[in-house]
Amino acid sequence: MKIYDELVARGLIAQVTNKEEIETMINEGKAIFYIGFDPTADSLHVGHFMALCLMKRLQMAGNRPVVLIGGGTGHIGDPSGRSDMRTMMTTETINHNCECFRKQMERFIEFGDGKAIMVNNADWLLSLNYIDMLREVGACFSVNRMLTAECYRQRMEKGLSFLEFNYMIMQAYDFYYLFQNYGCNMQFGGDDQWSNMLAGTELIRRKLGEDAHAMTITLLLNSEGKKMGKTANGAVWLDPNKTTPFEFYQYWRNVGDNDVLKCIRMLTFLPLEEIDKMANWEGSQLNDAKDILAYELTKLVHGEAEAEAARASSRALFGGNATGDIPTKEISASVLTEDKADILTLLVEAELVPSRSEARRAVEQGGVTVDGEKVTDIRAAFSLEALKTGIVLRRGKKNYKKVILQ
RNA sequence: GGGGGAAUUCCCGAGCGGCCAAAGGGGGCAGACUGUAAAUCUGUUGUCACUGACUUCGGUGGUCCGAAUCCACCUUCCCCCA
Repeated sequence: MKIYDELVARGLIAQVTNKEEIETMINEGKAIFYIGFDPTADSLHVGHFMALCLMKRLQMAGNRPVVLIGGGTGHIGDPSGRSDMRTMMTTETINHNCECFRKQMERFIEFGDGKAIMVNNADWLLSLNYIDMLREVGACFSVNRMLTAECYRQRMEKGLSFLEFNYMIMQAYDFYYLFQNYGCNMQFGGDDQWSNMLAGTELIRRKLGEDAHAMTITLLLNSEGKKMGKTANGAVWLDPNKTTPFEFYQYWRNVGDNDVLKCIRMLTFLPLEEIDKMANWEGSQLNDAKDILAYELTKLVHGEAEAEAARASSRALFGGNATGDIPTKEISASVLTEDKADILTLLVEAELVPSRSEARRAVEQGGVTVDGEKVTDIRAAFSLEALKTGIVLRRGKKNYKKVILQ
């Protein structure tokens, strides 16, 4: 199966500027394509992961990826898909984030001679001269046209600053620059980037009279139409210090029934035939599919060893015997009073709850167990000896922590 | 530049000078039911030394026995006119 057909079969392609040309180009490995990443945080998250996977797939098919880090555009902030303005980041933060991105990406994509290239648009955007810029590219843009773009329309009610309004022009300029300096003939990006990407192909056509292409990746939405990869606490990060491999695994293990197959198709590298076999699974059998999804993704992001560990912990915990390799928290003797530690203190120390009030509620509502025994008395306390060997605290069904005295 | 309006807890949003830790909804958390899913139902959702106390309603000062509520100034945002 050719790469283009595979991308279609996996449901990854949302929109393309020219199907025939793009199809031949990437099938023959002739594309030099770029995807931009704005350094909005100090770690990549699941949304970026999809783009990285796509890069990898295309690289395997012989195409050349250009990773564009938005050290310049990060100073502006993309208004696409936002209902309010992003907080402006300092140059130091941006540089720090760029560095973090670079390190994480090196795990997924092969860089080097004849392989992927990494560039930072700070290198050309920051030195632009305002007047020159306006005359060179500003003249090519119609404000009337820009305002009709979907990414701006949703901001018409809440307000759109001139700063953000320029984001599209900067992104278009990036494409124009890469086209000329790296022979980059295609841009990929999330579907919310469509108008920004078209602005780029349009600019290249106007300035150089040549064709460049754009293709967007389907946004990963769950069956309720919400972006996946978000939890109540924020994004699901690829950095193990921000989202542990176990949490990462659990996120995918818990996706909705209706989303499992889609996720496996879009995010994993499992052969399509194998995935098609799962297509008619239903009911509790889907749990197996979720297990596969969680394992495969954890392996891709954190490596096989971490994936095995996360799977083992998960199975041990939800299989009933909470003896496996679970997150452990060491506590110091200073939290003890009279050689005992009460349950509320332990819950807070174990970071299973953010405050003593929450700990109290959790206990009162019957949501806390210690070593498998339900605790309902908020004054329950545990002895020094028990704590030295370690006890397993559980809040709710899915939050475990082993607490052990140093 | 002129005129008008707004700022409330994680979010949206109600809130007569005392009965306001502040309605309602969303989200979160916990329980029941389950398949570590969804849907549903129940409870809960500022903090703490928890039948009590303390800190919250953009900021600072003021009026008052008493202020989320009234006054002054400041900050930010929105709308209309230019």
